[in-house]
Amino acid sequence: MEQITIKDIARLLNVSASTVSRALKGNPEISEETRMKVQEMAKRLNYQPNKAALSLLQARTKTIGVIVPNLGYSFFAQALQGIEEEASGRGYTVIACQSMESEEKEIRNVNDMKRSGVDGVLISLAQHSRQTNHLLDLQSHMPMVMFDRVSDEIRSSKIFVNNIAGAFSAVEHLIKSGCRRIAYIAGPKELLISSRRKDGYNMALYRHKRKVEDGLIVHCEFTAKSAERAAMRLLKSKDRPDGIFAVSDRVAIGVMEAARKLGLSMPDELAIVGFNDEPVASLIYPKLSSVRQPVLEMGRMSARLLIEQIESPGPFKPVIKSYMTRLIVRDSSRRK
Amino acid sequence: MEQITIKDIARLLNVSASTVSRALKGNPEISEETRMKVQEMAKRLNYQPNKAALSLLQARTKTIGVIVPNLGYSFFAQALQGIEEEASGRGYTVIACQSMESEEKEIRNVNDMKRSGVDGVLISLAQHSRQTNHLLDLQSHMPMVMFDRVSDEIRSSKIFVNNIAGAFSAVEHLIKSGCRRIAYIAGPKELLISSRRKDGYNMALYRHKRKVEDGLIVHCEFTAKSAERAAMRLLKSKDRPDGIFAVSDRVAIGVMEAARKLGLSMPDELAIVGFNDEPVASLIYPKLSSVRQPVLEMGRMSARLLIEQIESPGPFKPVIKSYMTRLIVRDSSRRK
DNA sequence: AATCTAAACGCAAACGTTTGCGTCGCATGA
DNA sequence: TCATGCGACGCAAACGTTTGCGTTTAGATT
Repeated sequence: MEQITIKDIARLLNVSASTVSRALKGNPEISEETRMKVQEMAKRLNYQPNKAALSLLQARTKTIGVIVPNLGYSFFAQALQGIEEEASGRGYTVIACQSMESEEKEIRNVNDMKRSGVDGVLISLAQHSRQTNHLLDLQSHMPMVMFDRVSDEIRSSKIFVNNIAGAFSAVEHLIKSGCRRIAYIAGPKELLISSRRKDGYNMALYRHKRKVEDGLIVHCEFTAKSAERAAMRLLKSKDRPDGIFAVSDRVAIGVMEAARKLGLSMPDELAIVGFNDEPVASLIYPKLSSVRQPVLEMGRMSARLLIEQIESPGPFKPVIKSYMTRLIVRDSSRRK
Repeated sequence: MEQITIKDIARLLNVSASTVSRALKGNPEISEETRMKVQEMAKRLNYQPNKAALSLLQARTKTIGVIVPNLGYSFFAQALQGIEEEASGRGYTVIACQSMESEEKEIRNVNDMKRSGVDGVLISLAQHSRQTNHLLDLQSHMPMVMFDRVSDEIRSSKIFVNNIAGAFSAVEHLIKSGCRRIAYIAGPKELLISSRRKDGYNMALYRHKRKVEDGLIVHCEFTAKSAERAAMRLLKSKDRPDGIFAVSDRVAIGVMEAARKLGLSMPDELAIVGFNDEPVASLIYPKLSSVRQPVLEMGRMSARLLIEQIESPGPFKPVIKSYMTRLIVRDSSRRK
């Protein structure tokens, strides 16, 4: 239960603690012979350096914090996996928490992070991100990197996909599949990804000389229930759309539910494309077409940027990195 | 960026560091007056004690580790939420990682935990848990508590639901809904929850004087694909079942896929009940009946037991706690 | 007035590690 | 022979906090 320290090794070998420390780090001031003996002994005793002592000395904990809306969205669970891989490869450990899409909890999370002594924080915003105070405050204390759900009003490194191109590919696919009226069900208005994807939606319509109608764009929360209500409004109108691009897979699932209740067949009477390509997309019926993001790689890159910012002293230049998406076509939009 | 220490407060108030420390803890040796001044100053400067120094002194980190198969299963994401709540309420922070259902990664995770200096570990096993060496090894170094996917061969505190009763209620419901032949699609053979739920399945059949057939029990992996193959075998047999109890919702979704491919209508030709009641259960079509667990509470209790074991010295007595389930009936098994 | 007591506080060590500087012995050079 | 250099190592301080023990002061007791 008690851990072995450098002093133990020193005592057993009749050398000083400093010699052991230097020998373990391969310091050239130590003779080959001593270094060997020390390293062998360290291995034999399975010596593990005490992290607390290191933290105390170097004033950093080699720990990063991650705040995501909900780990139950496998998008974020996968991102966390990528973050963890990269971080642990660089000797960092990761502490994660969920805001549960609540700004209030997000603020609590941020405070916890400040208190817990992490070296930096990776964050993806909860759906209603009006305030930015807690982020600015956090940033004044430690490096912060945003990913996926980023904010325009914060100056920091950011990682996300090319939302415009992703949305464009989805909507263009709907057009080419023969859809005449295509709606966009967006997430909360404040969220940047909502409007970016709207831009892509508009671009695709414009490129194919379709008329853009404001009524075909509706907002909702990131839940299937809220999406179902929004879709229901759209689908009950007399000029109902025959294609829907949804801001996320969860939202797309809500759309499907509405379509089912109205007895619309998919994809023939209503074609649907989602975003994220979560595993659930291929588990539901009909299987959902979706825009896939390279989420593992994005997680890795977020962690890399954060750690680099932590380890490079002085002023930093924010890095903005956007990834390409890939459209996965499945039954929900595949017309014969 | 630099943190304020006890020494800063001491200097500003012309007292010693020890006085500040004692004043902050409410030590009676300090006069009312000094205590007030110190506490005010601490608040004014937003003093936060240095965790590393505390860890170094007390030889513990106030951090617990959590290892789960996959945070994308919202069951585990929710459990983590409960764990976090309880832990942070007791002044602990949580570091989480995913084994991705791989025993190899689980072993790596365990080693990471040993190295990272957590005070204890909460673990839910990956699906193939043949080995127990890494668990025994971990246990010899620090307290460990298992939850949900536990092992019979390990002596530790354990948290899970009453799997037998949960399965019983699901199968009895299928019987009462008019199912004549009810199959059980289990998870991996080695997993305890697989066989516990089988016991409940058998009990329900026995109680209602149904004949138990070995052929009606099949095993598969925790993926929809694997479950689909298993279900396909069952449903293609000439004496196909008209009710299926699945060991998890993911598996149940695989069953649905097979049923759809064979053109079986649900719930009339095939009624299905899953386990866990993940959000996805009500997102799919038809909506899946499922056995719900009090997962938040289970997470909280796991953390509580672990922390109590960490903080109580000397030999410990393992606590085994099992929770009751609740059957949620939805379209996949509701016959008119 | 000398002694005692208790309240209120300071000193210093300790936790494990790193690192600048000092020291020792030995060989090299003149 | 004596200074010089250098390789190889030890000493001690520092990081922030807690805590046993010692010290100071003032008042009370004799």
